[in-house]
Amino acid sequence: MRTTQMFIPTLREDPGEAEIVSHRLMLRAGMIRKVAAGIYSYLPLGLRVIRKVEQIIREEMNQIGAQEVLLPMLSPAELWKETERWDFYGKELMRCQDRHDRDFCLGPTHEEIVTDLFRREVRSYRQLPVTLYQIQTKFRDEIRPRFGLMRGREFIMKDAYSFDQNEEDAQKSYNDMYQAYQRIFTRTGLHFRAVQADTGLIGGSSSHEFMVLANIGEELIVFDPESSYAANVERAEVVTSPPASQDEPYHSLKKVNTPQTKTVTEVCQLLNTTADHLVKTLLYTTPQGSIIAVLIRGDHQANEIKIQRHLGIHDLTLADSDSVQSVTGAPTGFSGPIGLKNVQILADQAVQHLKNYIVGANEADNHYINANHSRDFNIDVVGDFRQAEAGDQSPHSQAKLETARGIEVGHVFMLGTKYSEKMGAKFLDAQGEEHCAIMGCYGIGVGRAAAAAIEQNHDDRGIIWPIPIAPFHVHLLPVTTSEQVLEVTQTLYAALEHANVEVLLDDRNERAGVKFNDADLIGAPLQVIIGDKGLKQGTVDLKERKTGEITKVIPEELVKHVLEKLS
RNA sequence: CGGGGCGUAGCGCAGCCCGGUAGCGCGCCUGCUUUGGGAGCAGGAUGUCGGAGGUUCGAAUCCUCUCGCCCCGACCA
Repeated sequence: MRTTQMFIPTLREDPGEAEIVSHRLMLRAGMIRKVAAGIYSYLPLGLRVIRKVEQIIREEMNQIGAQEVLLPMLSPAELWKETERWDFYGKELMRCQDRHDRDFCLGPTHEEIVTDLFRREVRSYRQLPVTLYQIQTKFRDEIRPRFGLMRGREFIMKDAYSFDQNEEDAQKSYNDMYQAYQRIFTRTGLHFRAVQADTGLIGGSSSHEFMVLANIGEELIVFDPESSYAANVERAEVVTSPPASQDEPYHSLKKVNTPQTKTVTEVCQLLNTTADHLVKTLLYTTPQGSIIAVLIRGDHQANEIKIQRHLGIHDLTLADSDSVQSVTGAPTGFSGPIGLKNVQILADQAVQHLKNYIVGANEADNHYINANHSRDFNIDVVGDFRQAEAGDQSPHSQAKLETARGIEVGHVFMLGTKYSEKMGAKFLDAQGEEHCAIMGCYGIGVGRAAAAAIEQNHDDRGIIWPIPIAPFHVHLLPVTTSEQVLEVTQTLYAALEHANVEVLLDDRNERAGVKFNDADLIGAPLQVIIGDKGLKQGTVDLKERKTGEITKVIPEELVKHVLEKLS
């Protein structure tokens, strides 16, 4: 392609709206433009990268026997009501109506559609297994879209769905997909890590996320430096070590005056103790309007996802101050489990091992010291309700867990029969008995993967594309305008195209500096600089974007050198 | 939804506090020169100052409302 014939509006300056590297560079390199918050147009250069990523995904999906389909973006409310996700998905679902006022939504994911397709067409175990995938625009009305393609309201996603006749086959489908994902992200040149994950709104039993490690990542993961264990903190299990000594006698409960102490830190300061001797009582409102209490050790953070999973609900919110006042009779900051009526009490497992701890007294400006469960109040449920953190004991070795930030570029779920049961997706086995298909679902954020690649591959001059997803392999830069330069440029351009190298020729009437800067910004892995200076010696410069290393080659051998470097 | 910030030429910004005929840099157009890391000279075009209402002789500037965008948080495959 020639630059003068391609729409590549590069920007000299950083757009004010972009905060993170990938967003900034995509805008500056003329790959994308914003239409509204979280909604972008893909320009020719950006689309080329997207197509490269898609192609890698297609090849690996086809390789494991998945078949490409294209499902509608617009889907009728009825299907979503069958699975109850019409209500459950909440505000994130982009809803609309047709001229007859029938409800529709723009698909945020396609379990309903694909399961409906399956139940209409598949009758026999002989038709299994089947895995379908598509690459398509998805819609999610995110509460806060941000960072360009990283979190959009409209974005391109590859989603796949597997249907199997038994657990064993389903596990194989899941594993095949897991392996395919490993190959896909390796081929796209990403440094990533597969971690255990929460199943969220999609639901299901087991799940892994593929995380690209990057500091701007929105996900926090914990990993064990000495084993392969890694998990999203949303999900990471916490193991409690048994208490060092059980001998400490129970002291008697005592109310102490603690004025002006709203936080754990303030209470500890006043009572001259540390946060691990305090138990905070968090009050939550359930979607049904009832209040539950969760007891967490003072130095720990509650993990609302774990609590929600235990309760089997989705919309858990911290109780507002009015609710706290009416349930405890005290302002926020003084809630405690003792004397709470008609409130289910959940306790993190760490609390179970504590003795003689501090809790709020449900009375303004007062706490209890030497509180003990079973004696002073009853815990209804003990469980793992806190957030894992760096320094926690690894569940799989003697090591301490460490944390890192990641960008979620892929997610695989074992769904089981969650959707096939609700929607009646059944088949007959060899004995003529009816079973629900066992499903898996698998997603990849295409644009997000491209953005993640930039986060991991750039310098202060611009993007440094990994070869497999580069929009062009070679950027041809004639830097002077002599006839000889133009002639050699034409010859090399034709020769590279003939060799199926994807080449961008900067044929603009610009000065060398402008061309160099744009080439570095756009980030093709190789640059070929053709100028009178070099041609006097009979050579052109072959420059690697990544290292800056320049090889002087004679024009006749350029194609050979390029092919070597690209292989 | 809570907190913070921002909407002025295609892009980046100044002007606003203290009201008086809208500016700078880059880009864009024309011509000449120049051409190995964002050229020089000369000439030129470009604005409902996000929108609506109000105060005022007069509003980019002050007041009210509203829309949009960005960041933090809550939230989220």
